[in-house]
Amino acid sequence: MSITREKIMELGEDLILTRGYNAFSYQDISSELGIKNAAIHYYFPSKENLGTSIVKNNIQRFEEMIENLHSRNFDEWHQMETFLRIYSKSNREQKVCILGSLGPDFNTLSESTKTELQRMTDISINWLSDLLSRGRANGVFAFKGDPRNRAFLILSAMVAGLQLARVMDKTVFKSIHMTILDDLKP
Amino acid sequence: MSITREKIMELGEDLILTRGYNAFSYQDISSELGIKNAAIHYYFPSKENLGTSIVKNNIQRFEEMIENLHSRNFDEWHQMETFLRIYSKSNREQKVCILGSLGPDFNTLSESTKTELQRMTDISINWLSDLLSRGRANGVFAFKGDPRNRAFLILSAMVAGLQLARVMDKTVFKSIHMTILDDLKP
DNA sequence: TTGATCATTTACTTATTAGTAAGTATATTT
DNA sequence: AAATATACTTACTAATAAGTAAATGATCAA
Repeated sequence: MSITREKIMELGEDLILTRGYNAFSYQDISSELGIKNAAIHYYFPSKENLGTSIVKNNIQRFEEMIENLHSRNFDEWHQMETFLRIYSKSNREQKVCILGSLGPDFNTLSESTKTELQRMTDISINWLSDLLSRGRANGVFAFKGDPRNRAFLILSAMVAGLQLARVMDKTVFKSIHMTILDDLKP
Repeated sequence: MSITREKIMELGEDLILTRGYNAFSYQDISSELGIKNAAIHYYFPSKENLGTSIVKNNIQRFEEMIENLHSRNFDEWHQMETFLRIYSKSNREQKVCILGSLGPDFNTLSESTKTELQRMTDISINWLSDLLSRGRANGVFAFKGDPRNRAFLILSAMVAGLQLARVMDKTVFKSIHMTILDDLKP
């Protein structure tokens, strides 16, 4: 793996999460990394290519995390806290999440980026639904209704919590985080 | 009031809600309306000017709605449903809301647009908090914790519900909508 | 009727964008 | 040692962006 390639992806993701997909350019990356524009095109022929790679990378990281959680067999409450911690970290860094950044720009994305973003969302919702289902069966969580509907609500709260925190202030996210966990307490 | 000015604002808002602030240009508006680029600059000297005007217009419409609800003194449950209906309408039109569109782009907005978006959010949260507070006092709503924290959660659910619906499908929003109301039932 | 104000077009500028083709230096392989 | 692949740079293109100055036509008031 090329270190330059990795730096491009890292900075590209950072720009997506802080300024948005349509507000960053290859220039932003090349000037920051002290390389030329064409060097980025060498690794990522087009911007949609870079976008898709970044989303794929997010999926991989998420899958590694759930794999890790599974192998250590933590209880459901701990797993939920670990999941929410991803968003807490983003909040500390004043970032939104990849879904919250690319979701509003969805209609401007390439087909491949759209597809990967949908995959990322599906995977998150499916994992969360399963966790909620198991957790309620084990008496760790208490909530009304279908686990999948609850997963939609929790994911939405995290996604927009980060956005709201950016517009208002960071404590807004903390309040949402706390409320979500309180609501799940038996 | 100029009809052209109104059409520009309407289409500008539409573009923000479907494609995002940084993905639309004056060209998009002028070609659609059959006018020249410079005609838009006549009414809105800069794009940030147009953006700010659109957010101000959203605030005005929201304030008219709550004024209307107040004068007709509906009960809290009805008022909550009316509030959520704004988002249901956006969902039918495959749009996100103004906060959900401009929130992720916040760092790229002008100071005046940022300020108006913050005002819009404050007004929404304050109104929702009051509604929740009164509703619980009257036995119309039941929920744990501080009404303001609940307001953050509900607003977040709506904002990201629209985004999630765009990425996955429209029914996701409906599910979130239903869950929010179910959770508020005494 | 003249003059002014309003609404718009014409014609442009400057900056930035994604993207490309061809060249170069450095390793690596044969 | 020669050929090849890798990792870039140089130098460009074509398109699009926001924005502006000056001209034009229409409406309206004095």
